[in-house]
Amino acid sequence: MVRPQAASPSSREKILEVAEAHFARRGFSGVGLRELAQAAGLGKSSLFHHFAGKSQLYFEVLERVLARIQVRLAAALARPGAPLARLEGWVDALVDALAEHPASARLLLRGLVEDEDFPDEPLHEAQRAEQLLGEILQGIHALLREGIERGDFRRLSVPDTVQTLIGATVYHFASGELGESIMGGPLLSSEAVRRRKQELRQLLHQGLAAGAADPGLRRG
Amino acid sequence: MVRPQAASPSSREKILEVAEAHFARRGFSGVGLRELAQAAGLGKSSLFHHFAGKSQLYFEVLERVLARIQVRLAAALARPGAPLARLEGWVDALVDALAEHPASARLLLRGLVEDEDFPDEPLHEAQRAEQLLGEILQGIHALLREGIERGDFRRLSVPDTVQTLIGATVYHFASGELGESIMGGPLLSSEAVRRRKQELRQLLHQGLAAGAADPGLRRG
DNA sequence: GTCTATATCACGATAGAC
DNA sequence: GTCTATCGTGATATAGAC
Repeated sequence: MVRPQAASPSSREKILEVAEAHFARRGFSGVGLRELAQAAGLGKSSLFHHFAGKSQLYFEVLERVLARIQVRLAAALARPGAPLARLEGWVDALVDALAEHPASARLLLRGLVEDEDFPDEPLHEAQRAEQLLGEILQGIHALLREGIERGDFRRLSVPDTVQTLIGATVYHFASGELGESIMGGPLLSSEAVRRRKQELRQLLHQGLAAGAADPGLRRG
Repeated sequence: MVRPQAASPSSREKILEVAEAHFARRGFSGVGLRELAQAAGLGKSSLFHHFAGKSQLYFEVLERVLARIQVRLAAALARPGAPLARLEGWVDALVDALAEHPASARLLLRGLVEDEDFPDEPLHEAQRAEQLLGEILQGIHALLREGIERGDFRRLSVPDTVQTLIGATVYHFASGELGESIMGGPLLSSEAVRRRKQELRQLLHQGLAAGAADPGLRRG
């Protein structure tokens, strides 16, 4: 790998930066390389010097976002504590990661749900992105199972709960204009982010706890 | 207005039908009118006899989906009962609506998050779709507020809870391959749908209820 | 109402000068 | 590494025969 340079971003990094924003807003097929190059301050053909094609650029963007998030989530899971506390740390870390980089949530929601047929055969970048996603999912999956086995959580459906967690975080921060209309204000202000974390914490604390159905199994 | 004809679907209805599936899978910019016409069993130019253009067709599809859902949700809200019971009925109705028509959730998720710049000025179909969405949101908003005022729900943030409900339903059924990978099976089997409803019911029953111990305000 | 052209334009990608 | 010029294709949309 060539050394990172913090001072002035290379063209390559500039392209990745603007591509992230554009793909997040318009999706893969909605973005033209022409506008993308223009936004990066380059001619259209210069993109092909840095990336093999549109698909490769797209997956490299996706990989960057997933890597950024995976690091934070793994760190949150590695902290000591009971499953519920670690789950709340995991959610907080995910919310922070999504809120900090406004394009992330939309890009993820698109990338995960989208169903383009990419012309080229399995790109290396796509495989790496899928691997990162797998690590994220495996981590939260294991945590939920641990919480159930310890009796801290009720006997919830782990996959359903994972889906609910994704929806409550990724969808929320990807919801754009609709979300702001529902919330009656910005999604990304520090106050809105703080309130979101607090609301999720309460919902999960009450909603996942082992309750009347499993009396006596609660532990401190 | 010309009256609908139930017997054999008109070309117009056939187009709407296949357009719904295509737009759901590929998004607005990902769908070409050529493939769309072919899937409907028509020549490409025939589409323009029934619809003014691609944008109008898209919004008419969106409007149909929203109308279908809005009717069910309004009916669920109109049933008598306590707020929690009516909320559970609302969620069940939404899940049923999304599960019954597989393209709906994806189309909605795209339509709500997507941010295309549609060339034409405010289309009538787009305004109608927005109005239906507004009615849906207003209904669930009022229900949550009523539950809080009656003391059935804790003092939750109504907008945050609306967002969570959307994420837990629309995202889930829009999650496609990723969702099936997480769930370890189909999203739309009657068993999966039943379990999803049951899980959401438990989460909301415990998570929104008033009177539980306060989880404590951690700083952050 | 459906069709066969066709117009016009943007797309991704390439070639090659500098 | 960036540029201009261009290729080939497919996009939306239109014109007009039947």
